[in-house]
Amino acid sequence: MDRNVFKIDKLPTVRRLPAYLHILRQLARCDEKFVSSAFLAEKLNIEPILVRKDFELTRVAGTPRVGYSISGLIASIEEFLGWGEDLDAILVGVGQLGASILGYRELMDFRLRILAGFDSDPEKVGTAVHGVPVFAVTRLEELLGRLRARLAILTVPSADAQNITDLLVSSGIRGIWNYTSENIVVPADVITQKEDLASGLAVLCVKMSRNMPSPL
Amino acid sequence: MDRNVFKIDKLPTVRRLPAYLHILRQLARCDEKFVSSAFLAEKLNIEPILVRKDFELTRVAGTPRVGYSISGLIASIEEFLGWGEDLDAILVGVGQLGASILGYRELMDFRLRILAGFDSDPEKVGTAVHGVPVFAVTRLEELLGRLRARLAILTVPSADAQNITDLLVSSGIRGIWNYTSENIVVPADVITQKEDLASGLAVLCVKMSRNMPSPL
DNA sequence: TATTTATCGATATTTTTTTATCGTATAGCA
DNA sequence: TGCTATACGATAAAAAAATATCGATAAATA
Ligand SMILES: NC(=O)c1ccc[n+]([C@@H]2O[C@H](COP(=O)([O-])OP(=O)(O)OC[C@H]3O[C@@H](n4cnc5c(N)ncnc54)[C@H](O)[C@@H]3O)[C@@H](O)[C@H]2O)c1
Ligand SMILES: NC(=O)c1ccc[n+]([C@@H]2O[C@H](COP(=O)([O-])OP(=O)(O)OC[C@H]3O[C@@H](n4cnc5c(N)ncnc54)[C@H](O)[C@@H]3O)[C@@H](O)[C@H]2O)c1
Repeated sequence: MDRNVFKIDKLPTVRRLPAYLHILRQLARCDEKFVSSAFLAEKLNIEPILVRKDFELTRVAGTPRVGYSISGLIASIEEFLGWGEDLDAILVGVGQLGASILGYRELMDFRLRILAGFDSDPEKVGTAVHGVPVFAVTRLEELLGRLRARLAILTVPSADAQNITDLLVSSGIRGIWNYTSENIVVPADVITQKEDLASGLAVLCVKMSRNMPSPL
Repeated sequence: MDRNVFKIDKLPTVRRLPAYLHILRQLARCDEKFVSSAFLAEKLNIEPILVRKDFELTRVAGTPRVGYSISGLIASIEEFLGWGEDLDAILVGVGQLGASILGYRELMDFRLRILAGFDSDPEKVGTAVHGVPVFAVTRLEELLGRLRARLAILTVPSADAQNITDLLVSSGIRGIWNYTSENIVVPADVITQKEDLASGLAVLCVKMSRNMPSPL
């Protein structure tokens, strides 16, 4: 199935890694040295055994009666995710959502560095949003030749998503973090990740309707 | 395991339902009447058989050589998710992200109606953001007594997440759509859904690092 | 030093999810 | 009407993920 070239296993584990990382960093800031699977499980509302299973991926060995080395885990998870060094990206569509992402401080935790924004609105071109310069989308190809970014955040209106995607791909972007509601089409060697708020809401709604006695 | 009171199965299916719904509505707008599992699978980059399995949940029967009734599927999925009627909600923390959600037009597709915003910033109280009135967070309990909303969208700074959660819970909120990076703690009968951007980025990063020959 | 206790980690089991197989139903068409 | 191609759907199989069991190890304590 060539559509699944980029299928990876242990995907649920990968999805949990950032959550572990977040807690581990908090602990590290409090000068904690070790943490148990039970502690992390409690925080994340999962089973301790699942935490230990996930940590097999990190190759960090825990010690009985003590737990895992926090710094060891952090280093290993960061390395696994490639979050040890800055991750250069651009953002296309500096609208409401785009601007809020540019101003999202905690994004630095993932070492994501947004080098430039691109927009079609002449009013926005030439300005800086939260310190990030905004360029005309027409200059995308030209500027991407100079920037090292291979990752793009897509926050244009859904109707423009495919057009801009095509432009991004032909300009050398290899990964697209897609916030639009469109299912964009890319060549086989380009990775996309769709951020779908609706699916989270769907889960919430189903859980609420299933287990709540009263309507909604 | 009482933490899993609200565990539901077929969760991956539930997560995909909004994506089906989105495409089905597009088709309906084009006056299409029927759709095949192969068509939807192609759009979503999944296998047709998975679409058919998912549709078992809708109890809509497809007809060979024709496919599924689009209107039937839409009605069934909406009913399943409870998206057939307006879903009243409030939003706490009318900052960058909060404001962008309030201005998110496509949110109406889920029939989510945000009745009010709440914020601690006196500058924001009394204003309207994208037509939604913003009240002081101190009036939350009082106003929730009058509003029918049982769902809250949480977009306050992460440091305030737990405090506000406690307030929401004691004010009668039963479901919290949590956009902060905190793992909030709630009583057993309250549902939370954490929207974690980091996990999407993690998946993207891992996919990119795994299958790209060149670094990043 | 022996005992107790917490916690890991190897292995096995169960559950859930995805994918495959193949018979069946139906629309279109000769 | 009978043939053919298409798409479903029941059943089975495979794969993946989560959970359980339990022995081993190391810290704390007596
Ligand atoms: N606002 C939200 O909370 C939210 C949430 C989830 C997803 N989204 C998605 O994010 C996208 C943007 O939503 P928004 O609310 O920020 O809309 P918006 O209209 O505020 O922002 C869109 C921006 O893209 C720019 N733009 C339009 N066409 C362009 C083009 N061809 N090239 C470059 N830039 C272009 C516009 O000038 C504008 O600045 C939509 O696809 C929406 O579905 C938004
Ligand atoms: N900006 C993003 O793109 C983004 C993305 C994902 C998650 N988040 C999360 O969303 C949250 C908000 O982020 P933001 O970028 O919008 O920050 P922000 O500072 O722009 O917005 C926070 C808002 O909450 C209000 N507030 C603060 N304390 C409050 C309280 N006790 N009660 C009520 N309101 C209060 C502030 O006045 C402000 O209006 C954070 O937890 C962040 O982690 C943001």
